This record gives sequence, C-alpha cells and structure tokens, in this order.
Amino acid sequence: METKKRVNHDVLHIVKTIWRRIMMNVKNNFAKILWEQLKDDLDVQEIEGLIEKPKHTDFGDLAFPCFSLAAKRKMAPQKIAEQISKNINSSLFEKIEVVGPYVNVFLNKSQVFTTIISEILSKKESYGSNNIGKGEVVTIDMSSPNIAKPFSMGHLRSTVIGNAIALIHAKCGFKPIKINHLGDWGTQFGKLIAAYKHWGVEEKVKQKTIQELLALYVKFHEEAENNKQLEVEGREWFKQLEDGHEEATSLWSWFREESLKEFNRIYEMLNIQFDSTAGEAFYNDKMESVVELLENKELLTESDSAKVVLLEDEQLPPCLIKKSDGATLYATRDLAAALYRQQTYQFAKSLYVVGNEQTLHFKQLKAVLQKLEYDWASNLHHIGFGMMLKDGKKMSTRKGEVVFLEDVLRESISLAQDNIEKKNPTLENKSQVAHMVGVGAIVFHDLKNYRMNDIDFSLEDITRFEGETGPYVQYTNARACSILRKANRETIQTPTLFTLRHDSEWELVMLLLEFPTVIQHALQKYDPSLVAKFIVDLAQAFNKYYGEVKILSDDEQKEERIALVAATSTVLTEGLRLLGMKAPIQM
RNA sequence: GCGCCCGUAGCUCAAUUGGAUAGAGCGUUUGACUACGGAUCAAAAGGUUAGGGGUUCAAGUCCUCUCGGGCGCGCCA
Repeated sequence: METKKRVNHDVLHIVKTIWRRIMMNVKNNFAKILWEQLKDDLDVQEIEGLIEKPKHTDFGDLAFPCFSLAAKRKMAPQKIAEQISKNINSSLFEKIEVVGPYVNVFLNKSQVFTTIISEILSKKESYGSNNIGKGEVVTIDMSSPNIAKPFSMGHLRSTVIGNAIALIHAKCGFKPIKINHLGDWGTQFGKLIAAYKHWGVEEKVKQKTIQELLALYVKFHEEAENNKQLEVEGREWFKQLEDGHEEATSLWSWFREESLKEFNRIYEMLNIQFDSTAGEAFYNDKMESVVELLENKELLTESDSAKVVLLEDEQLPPCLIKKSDGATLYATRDLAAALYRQQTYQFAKSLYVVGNEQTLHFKQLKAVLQKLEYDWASNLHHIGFGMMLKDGKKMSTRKGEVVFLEDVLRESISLAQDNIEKKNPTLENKSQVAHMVGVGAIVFHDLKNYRMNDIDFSLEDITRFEGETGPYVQYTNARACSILRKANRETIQTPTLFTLRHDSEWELVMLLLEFPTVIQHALQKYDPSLVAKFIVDLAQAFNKYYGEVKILSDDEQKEERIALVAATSTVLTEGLRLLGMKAPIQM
C-alpha cells in the first residue's frame, strides 16, 4: 500500500516536471520543431525570436510568420507556411492551422492548464518571482517632497512609482533601498524665513503648519513683484542659514519638523516606508570635498565669477557647481549624494524617480561623474515621469495653485465608505476596507498609464471605482475570495488533469501563464503600468468567466474550477501588492 | 533661437517594440437568470492613427518636412 502510493506519487511528479519544463519553454520547443525543417535558412534562436503570440485567440496560441523566409527562398510566404505545417508532427499541439503567411498552433490545453495551475497553487505568492537581481543593491531616489510646501499630487507620482519599482525589484531578487531625498535646503528657506519675519504668526503656523507656510510663501512672491528688496532679504536669510545663524537655524528646524509630521501622516496612509530620509541638508558637510575633487581633476572653470564644469564634448550646457557668492547648488548636492550612496550602499543601480522636467539635470550629473572617471556612473538612471497638470497647464506652487494630496485621499476614502454602506452594510471592518479601496483607487490611477505621459488632474477620474480602476480589480478578487469561502475547502486540490469546457477558462490560463513575463518586462522598463494593465486584463477575463460559468455547481469539473479561481485570486493579490495596494477579501 | 518629449474613437489611454481585422475603459443606446457579490457581465454605435513625402514583403510604430501642444536651456530645486 505504502509502496504503491509512493510509486503513483513519483509518476505524477515526473509527469508534472516534464510538462512544467515544456511550458517554461513552449516557445523554444516550437522553435526547435520548426528548425528541423528550416536548418538551411535560420537557427533556433532566430526562429524563436520570430514566434509571436497572435492577436486574436482564433489564431491559436502561438504563431510563426513566414515573411522573412519568403525573401530567402523566393517563394510566396503562404506556400511556405503550408509546407511547414504539413511537416510538423508533435504531441505538443492539438491543432495546426495555416492562415495566409502564418503557421498558427494550438497548444494541448488540458495539459498546459494542469501544469500552470499546480505551479501557482504550490508557489502561491512567490509565483512569478525570479532571481535576476542576485541580491544586488538598487538605490531608489523617490518622493522627495519639499519642506514647508504641501505634499501635492505631483509628489504622489514619484512616491507611488518609486514604491512600485522597489517592490518589483524585490520580486526579482534585488535589494531595493528607498531614499526620500527631502527638499529641506535651498534658497526658498531664506525667502520663507523673510516672509515669516514680516507677516508670520506663531500660533497660526502651529495650528495649520503647511497651509500657513504656503500662504506666507505665496504672499512673498506676490509682494516681491513690486518690491525687489524682498528677494535680496530672502537671499540674505539663506546665507545666514548656511552660516549657522541661530534664529534662522531654529526657524528652519521648526518648519522641517512640522512638515515631516504632515508627510509621515501621508506615508502612513499610503503604507510606504523609507530606508533613508537623508535629505538635501544631510549633504551640507559633504559639499566641499566634491568641489575639491572637481578642482583636483581640473574640471572647474570660472565663468562670470561662478564655477562650472564645461560639458561641450557631451553637447550639454555647463553644469553649475558654485555660485558667484560661493554658495553651492543643486547639482553640487546631487553629486555629493551620488558619491555618498555609492560609498554607503555600493549599488548596482541607482535610480532617480524624478519628473521629466529634470532630464537635463540628470544628464549633466551623469556626465560630470563620468568626467571624474567613475565607472559606476553608467549605472545611474533617471526614471522620469510626466507632470500632473491642471487644465492642461503646470500647477505653480508660487501662485498657490496646488491640490493637497491629503484632501484627495480623504475624499476618496469617504466615497469608498459610502459605497460600502450602500452595497455591503453588514461588512465588519468597514473603515479599514474603505481605506484600502479609497487609497487603492488613487494609487492605481497614478500607475495604470505609462509613466512618461502627463496626467491632467481630475478628481472625478481619480475617485472613479468602475471600469479600469483599482477598486475594480479589488472587487474582482473579493468575488473570487467569496467563492472560495463558500467552497469551504481546507486545501485546494490540484486535479491531475483538467478538462476545459469554456474558451473563457483558456483565456484565463493564458493570462496566468504570462504573469512572470509581465514582471520581467516591468522590471526592465521600470514600468509599473505593465503590471497594472495586466491585472486589469486578468480581472476582465475572470469576470467574463464568472458571468459565463457557474463555478460552484456540482459536477465533475467543480474541483478544477475552484482551483482556477484560487490561482486567479493569488495572482490578482500579488499583482496588487506589487503596485503597493491591498487586496481586501471582502468589500 | 537651440535641445528633448508628445499628437490614436467625443473623453482617458492600449497596441506583443516593424507584423494578421488598430483594442479597452468612461460617456451614449439596449439587454442580463429575484443572483457563486450588479463596484459585474453581454451587445450596439463611434477611426483617413494631426497632415504631406519617404524607407520595405509589411508603418500607429523608423526617416524627413509642415501644423499643433508641452518641458528644458548659469548663479531655483
């Protein structure tokens, strides 16, 4: 008895392993089969590169286009396709069709199905993980809001894109280091101190810090229009700050502390933590050595009594290192930061999730590091993104045209709360779920489109819960969880062989199969939107299936369908997690 | 003026990176078993891919010009 069981188990195991191997390399196997006939014209790798996934499901699961052979053989591609298909004989496919110049193959569905579902059920949330990163460190410069300014919708982009990129890197075996490069230094603090000295009221600032500080900042710029003296005052106060003037310093650290309290509230809402919050001020004592470094390499040139690094060979404008009054600048600070990060973390890659408008700055930064002959300079990457626009135009902090992220988050959470009251009033942990859904809507909205595109701010769009949205994906998963709850299985059985009955089942499986590839693409392109689009596709496929098939009806396929639902829920949950979102099991 | 990015359905965006009939969501119109959860599903309408020229078996995708929009370009960050 014991032995028999063992034998059966082993046989099953072997069958599974073989099929897993085949599925991992379905494309490669198809290429090898084709190669048998095409040896004279192409090698296996070339063939594999030509194999595509057809646009429509009626065209099969994989396709080989014969265009490139047509030129070599001087034959019509249609004829070549016919010839090839006649000579293929493999159990890998259940059907082969020729449509014009394409050889379309249909995979043996039930075996693929069995393999992929059992893989997901056994690996669970680690399905799709890989070890491309081999434990290498990747620093990610992200979020970086400015002290004394509101945490705007614009900063949200850097924060959530950076966070998703960090999660994707971790999934691929990297060690991400999230750095919040706080904007806590610079001329604007001089202006702010000047404004506070003129019009500031301590109590007001204590009550509503950032609103009040923003009001002062806006007033400063309004007044400065007609009063040039103010600008001078601002610069003087910043100089005082740099020289350690007592009042200036204490005002600065007060502003900084109060601002951080507000930012932390938002990070808590978004559930995002940082490995380092070393902001710009952190590099104050590391600036002089950068300047010396550049001087020793004789890279500094004096120009209009300022010091610059010329980048003519690189066809870039000069990089400004020191102002005529001797003060350092943004570029100097980022050079110091790059050096510090390389020393501290020995990164394999250093990413900067910063808006597109700073593209030139990062080109210059990289170019200067290359002039300093650091070979790691080529591992710096600017991950740009489009702006958050209002009516097609950039929002200006100076004019007070900003939307507070916190207001938008609260609005969205309260809308989610209303929905729950209406649709699921008996839900137990309503407010936690409302939080997950409301915040999820905003995060997803920001990640679903390619990051380079500009986004026009629309509260209506952001807080939409229907269609291609975060809540839609969350809802789909909650439905799947509901079925699993009703099925009431201690463990999900993986049937030995699936019998597919519906096209919608196969579409679901093909999507599940793609998940690991999607993750790799998202990694290579630093593009979380690929994951977002994928989980929307998956949710759509699941909802279609759900509408078509009664999953819990009692027939021979019931266990298979439950297994498919479990696998789908696992991937949806994991996909949401990679975007920094929660997947409530009820909502 | 110079440099970079963008232009796809009324709106917001896709399109396997040069491949088959350019697809989704929103909005509009119509329909769905008194429900495995309707935050869902099914269907209809909606396109000269801003425009011209070029490259090739094949262009929304590459090259070029025109028009339209955005961003950046030494003492801000």
